[in-house]
Amino acid sequence: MVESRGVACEFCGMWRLCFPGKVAGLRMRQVRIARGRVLYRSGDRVDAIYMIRSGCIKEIEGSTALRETVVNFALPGELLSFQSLGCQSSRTTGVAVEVSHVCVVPWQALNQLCANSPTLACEFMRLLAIAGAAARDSLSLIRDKAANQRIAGFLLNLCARMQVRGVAGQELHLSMNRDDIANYLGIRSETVSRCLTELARQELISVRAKRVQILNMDGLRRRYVDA
Amino acid sequence: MVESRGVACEFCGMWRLCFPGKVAGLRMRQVRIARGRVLYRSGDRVDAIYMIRSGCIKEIEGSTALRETVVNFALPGELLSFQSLGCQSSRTTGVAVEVSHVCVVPWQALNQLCANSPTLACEFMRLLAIAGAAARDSLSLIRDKAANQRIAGFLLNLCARMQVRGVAGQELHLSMNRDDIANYLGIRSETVSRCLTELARQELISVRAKRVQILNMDGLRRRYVDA
DNA sequence: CGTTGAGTTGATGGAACTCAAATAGCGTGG
DNA sequence: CCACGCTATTTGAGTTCCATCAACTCAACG
Repeated sequence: MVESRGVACEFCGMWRLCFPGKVAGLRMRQVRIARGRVLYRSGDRVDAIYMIRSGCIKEIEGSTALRETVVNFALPGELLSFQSLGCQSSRTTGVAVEVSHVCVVPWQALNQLCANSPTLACEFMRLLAIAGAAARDSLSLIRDKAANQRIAGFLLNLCARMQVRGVAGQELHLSMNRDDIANYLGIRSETVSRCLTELARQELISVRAKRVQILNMDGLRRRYVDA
Repeated sequence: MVESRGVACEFCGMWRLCFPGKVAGLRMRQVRIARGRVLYRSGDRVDAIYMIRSGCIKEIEGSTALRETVVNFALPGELLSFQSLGCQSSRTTGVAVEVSHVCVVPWQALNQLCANSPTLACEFMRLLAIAGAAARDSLSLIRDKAANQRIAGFLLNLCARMQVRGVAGQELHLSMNRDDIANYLGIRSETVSRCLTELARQELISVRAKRVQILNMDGLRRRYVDA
C-alpha cells in the first residue's frame, strides 16, 4: 500500500454500486496497491471490507505456500473479504494482479450504522447473500465441465460482470497471467493456452496475449455453456 | 408436505443451533416431507428460510430439467435457502433425499426481529457469511482434485458436519443415491462406486450399500486430502 | 546479441468417461 | 416366507481427454 487518502463516499463515483442506499457519514480510506503486493493476508484479523475501484485483486486460499489456490478475481465495483466476517481471521489472502485502487470500509463503523438503520442492515444482508451466490456460480463454472467449457464460461462470466458495472463488454483485458487462470479453473496453464487457441481457431474469440476479444458471444454460449 | 404443525422455538431441542442468541417470540411452522418430495421450487418467491431437523434435503440447481446439478446436501441442524434471499426468487429447488422434518422460518418475521435487535441482525450476518464460506469449501472439495480425493473429502466433510451437531461421527448413512453424490462431486456414479470400493480395499472405510463406516480417518485425510 | 520469463505447441501416459453386462438390494404379491 | 421383478449399484473393456514433460516462440530488457 503506497498511497492512502481519506475520501467521503458522497464524492466517490462508485459509492452507489458498493452500498446502494444512503450511507451518509461513512468515511473510507482509499489505497493504491501495486501489482503483486498484498492487500490483506490470510490469518489477519478481519476488521474491514474492501471495494475495488480499479484493477483486479485475486483471492488466494493457501493451505500451504506450496498448494495455493485462486478462489476469486475481484473486479472493479465488487466487494472483497465478506466471507471472513464470520471468522476471527481471514482465510484468504488478497493480492493485486495489476495496479489497483481499493476502498477500505471499517467493519466497526459499518456495523454501527447497521445497528442504527435496519434498512441498511437488510441491504447489507442482501449483498452478503449475493456474494454467497457468486461463490456458487464459480462452482458451477468448474464442476462437471470440460476444460474448454471452463474457459468459455470464465470469459463470459468476466464479460457479464464488466457489463453489470457499466463497462463495455466484448473487450476483455485478462490482467492475470495464465497460471492464475489455470489455478482458478482447476486446470493447467498449457491447457488454458490450448483452449484459447482452439476457441480462436473457431473464430469465437480472438487472442493476443492478455487482450481477448469475444467475437461471437452467442456461439460461445451455445457451443460450450448450454451444451 | 404432509403434516404441518406450529411449534415455539423455546421447546425445540435444536433452536440454539439454528439461531444462537435469544429469538424469543418467534413461532415456526414445522413440516414433514416425504422422500423425493419438493420443499421449495426454483422460481418460487423466497419468503422463508428453512432449518433441517432430521433427514436430508438436496439443493438442485436446474438450468434445464435435463442438466440438473446438486449444489448442496443440507443436514440436520443446517440452514437452507439463504443464498436466494438476495434475489426475488429462488434459484435452487429443495428435494428431500429421505423422510425429513424441517422448520420454516418466515423471512418477514425474522426481518422484523432483526430490525428491533441489532445484536440478532449481526448474528444473522455472521451466519450468512458462514454459509458463503461453506460454498467455497465445496469448491475446494472439487477443483483440482482427483476422483478418490473428492470422495474422501466428501466423506470427511459429512463426518465433520455430523460431529458439529453432536451426532457421533465414523458411522455415515449416505441417504442420497450414488447418482446424486456423483452429480454433486462432478464425476460419474460408476466412478463413485470404483472409488468407494478402492478406499474399502485399503481398509480406510467399509461400505455396505448406503451404510459407510470410516475405519481410519487419519489415513484417509493424510493419503487423499492433505496430499 | 544474449538472457529471461511468459506463453504456445508437440508427444506420451494415465485417469476418468462411456457403454454394456453382471450383481445386489429391496419391496411386493403370491 | 419365498419367488419375483425392478431399481440401484458394481464391475469390465475400450476410448477420450487432460496432465506431464519438454522443446520452442516471442517480446522485453540490459
